[in-house]
Amino acid sequence: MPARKPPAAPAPRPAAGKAATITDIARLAGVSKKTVSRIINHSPLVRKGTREKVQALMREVGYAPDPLARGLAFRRSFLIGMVFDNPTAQYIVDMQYGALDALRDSGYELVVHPCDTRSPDCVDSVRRFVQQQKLHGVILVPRASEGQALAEMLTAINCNYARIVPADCDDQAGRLIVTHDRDGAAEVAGHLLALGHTEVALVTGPSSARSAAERTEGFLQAMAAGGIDIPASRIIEGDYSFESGVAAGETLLARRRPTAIFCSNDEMAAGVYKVAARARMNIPRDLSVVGFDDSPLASLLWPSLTSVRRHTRESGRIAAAALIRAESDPLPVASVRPHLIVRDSTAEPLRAPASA
Amino acid sequence: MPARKPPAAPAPRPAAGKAATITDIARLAGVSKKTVSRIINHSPLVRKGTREKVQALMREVGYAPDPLARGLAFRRSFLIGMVFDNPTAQYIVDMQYGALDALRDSGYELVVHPCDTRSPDCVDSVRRFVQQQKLHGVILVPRASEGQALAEMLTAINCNYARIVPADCDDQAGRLIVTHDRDGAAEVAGHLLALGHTEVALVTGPSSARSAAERTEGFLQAMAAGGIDIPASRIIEGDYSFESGVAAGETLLARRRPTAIFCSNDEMAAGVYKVAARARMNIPRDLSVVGFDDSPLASLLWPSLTSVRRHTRESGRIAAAALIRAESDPLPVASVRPHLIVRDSTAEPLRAPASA
DNA sequence: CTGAAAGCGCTTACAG
DNA sequence: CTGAAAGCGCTTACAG
Repeated sequence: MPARKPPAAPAPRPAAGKAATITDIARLAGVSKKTVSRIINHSPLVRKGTREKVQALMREVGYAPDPLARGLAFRRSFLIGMVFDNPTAQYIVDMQYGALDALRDSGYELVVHPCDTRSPDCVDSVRRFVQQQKLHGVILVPRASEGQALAEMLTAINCNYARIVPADCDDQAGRLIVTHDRDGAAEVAGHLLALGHTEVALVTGPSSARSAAERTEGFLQAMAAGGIDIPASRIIEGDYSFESGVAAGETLLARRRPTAIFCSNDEMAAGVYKVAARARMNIPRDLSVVGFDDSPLASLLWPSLTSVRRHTRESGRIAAAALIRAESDPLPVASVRPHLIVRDSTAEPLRAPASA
Repeated sequence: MPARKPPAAPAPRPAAGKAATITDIARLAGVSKKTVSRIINHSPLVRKGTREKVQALMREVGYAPDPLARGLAFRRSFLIGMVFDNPTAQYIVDMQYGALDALRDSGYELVVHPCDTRSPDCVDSVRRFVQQQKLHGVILVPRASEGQALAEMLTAINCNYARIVPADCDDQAGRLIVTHDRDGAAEVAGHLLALGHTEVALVTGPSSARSAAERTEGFLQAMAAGGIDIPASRIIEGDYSFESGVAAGETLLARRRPTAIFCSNDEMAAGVYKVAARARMNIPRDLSVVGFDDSPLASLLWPSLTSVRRHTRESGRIAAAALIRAESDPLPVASVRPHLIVRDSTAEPLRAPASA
């Protein structure tokens, strides 16, 4: 190499205001852009000494590759989309925090995309979102994860995705994070059986929701296994809303009263609380109530609500981690199991069982 | 132009699988890429006929410009960041929905970024986020919007931002969306005065939060204007948590009891509810309670809670809209005013005033 | 009003 | 293990 003039300034660093680019790093390190690129992308085809020298330089300069330029060259962005369909606020936020746990310092960012699954152009809307932004991957949150339409569309356009689902389902293309809602409901049944309840009622979620079906089946089967068959008159379909909990509570408490009511989510349990309060019933003495979600509400109600905790943040973390790991990763399905949190809304029944 | 071979296929459309690019559109329309670019960017320097022809073609082909390529060329992405610091879940979600309302079909997307304002590297973390992603703009949500550190950093790196703030503050560089928490608290005072309450207590938020200070001042000033000076013993500082509401309720109801308690958010009001229930007090007969936020909780509690509605979604919408509009827009500050929702937790005091 | 050239900061495909 | 050339899909700066 021909001798250069001794530099007056301490080497040609990138200009003050502007961020360093791969060209700056290459020049400063005395290697080609391609070598720097290999290091950015963790290619093994770089000598150790070269790698370490360049990495030290990148750290010193505070270099970070431009995701826009990388995305353009890769034909794929560094964005993970989260698609959800209006569940409760706490659930969405927990899921976001979980995904962000996995994405932190990874160079990926989380883009949120609510949608209305019932709307006919939901699939088209998500497709446009994914294709236009060239998303790296998509997390499908219940209830957007239910039904196969979105998953099939994502498969068709070759987009990675992870689905949080209440129960295992058929999916050849995406990752599944199964939350086993059925097990949580069965645990509720076990708790009520252990307390000695025989006069038990159930407020379900909307039959269109897979989670609702799972909770219903898990609960009824476990009760039946414990020798209690719940009559149809004590099974009321709600829609996960507070109001539907109120309505169900009014119906159930107007008849021969059960000693315990399992509500398929906390909001509906709050509705039952309201009816019980108006009827001057004491929870848990006159009535045991159980919810599902372990939302903040569960601790805020009085008495505090026995409920099923879902580990939502953990589900979100696993989903996001699966999307940013190597595609050849060998874990198509993960399990996150719920568990019962016993609080003050459940106790032994006061009244003797009506039969026997 | 020299004669071309008659095309066997109906013109050289972009290949089946791949999305059309600006080059395809230019070729198909018989104009230069630059002209298409002008149309994408709404430049007036295009003849109307040309514009309409090209727009029709873009629609027909389903062309949408690649945000990665545009971002690289513009040195700025089409992403709006939302920075928040752990307020309640419903508040975050409402804010996100609001921002998304404004961003829908705009080509911009929303990237969420929680941060811990108390952490010393919060500012650095947000700076890295903004610079690495070359964000188009940032929405600062309370409490991340309080304090000048983040705003000053964003100004320094020349990043557009909009701040949702509880009260007007000094800010030369960003947009302000002022929620006037003070007015909401004053309205609560007016409501309690109108009902005839004179024995009134206040549970404040943490003194470090601007929203808490605003609500406290608004409430105390309006009560004073109505002739009621609240003694210091009836002003308890909470931290917006349920537990702090319980603690405040226990303190307040152990002394000479007030006939009304204004809690600076709904969660703390739920804490007071719990204490009242344990003490077998009837709300609102024995005690009126008012919250702030009008969260879903307000409707779920029994009796339903009188509270202040904040129009959070609207705030988020205005903030996002301000960021994607022309920079020369003449509206540095917008106002979103809260208003009181009267429900079942407030009534006239039962007892005669202690003093005449 | 319109366009040809160069460039944004990376990566792929190829060559050594 | 390393690099020079071409390209990803746009825009800027310049010229007409």
